[in-house]
Amino acid sequence: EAYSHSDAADVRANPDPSTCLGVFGLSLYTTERDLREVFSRYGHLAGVKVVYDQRTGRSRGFAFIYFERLEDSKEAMERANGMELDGRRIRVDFSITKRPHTPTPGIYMGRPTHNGGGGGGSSRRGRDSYYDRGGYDRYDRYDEYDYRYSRRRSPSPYDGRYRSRSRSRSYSPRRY
DNA sequence: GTTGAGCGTT
Repeated sequence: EAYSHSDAADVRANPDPSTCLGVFGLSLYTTERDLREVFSRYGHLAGVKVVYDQRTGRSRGFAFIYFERLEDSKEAMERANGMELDGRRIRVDFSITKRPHTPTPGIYMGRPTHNGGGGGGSSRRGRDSYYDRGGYDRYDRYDEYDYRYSRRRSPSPYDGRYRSRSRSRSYSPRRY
């Protein structure tokens, strides 16, 4: 079958290997340093990014882990997928996106309707094509995403170790 | 300490 690898659902189910991992199903209380602690175990990290809700400031329950070496990210993906962290079974996959979306400017970026002419316009119509979204545009159906990946390996060396619920109880700034 | 599906500009 001449199957296109650019099919949206396929991209989601089978992301290409990348140094960027997406981690999903996180506890709201899992922080970037928690993730760094866990993932640095597999190699040098180039960055860790928890995605927060812009309004509430709370974690959206997923994050991105950047490795420096592809071998390490592969290893981490294999081993950390299905791991329990802060009481949640996390899913780890190669990220299909590599970086945040470019914010929309909120202003007109086209050229003027009159006298636009040749030289001056800084119009950038092709902006959107720069978005690194891995070639999918629709979110059609992927509720069957990858349960087969859920058993890639045994849930890891972290059996009881990272259930520290004692963390957030430290600071309770008393008000007078 | 909402318990959740989820691929992104703190």
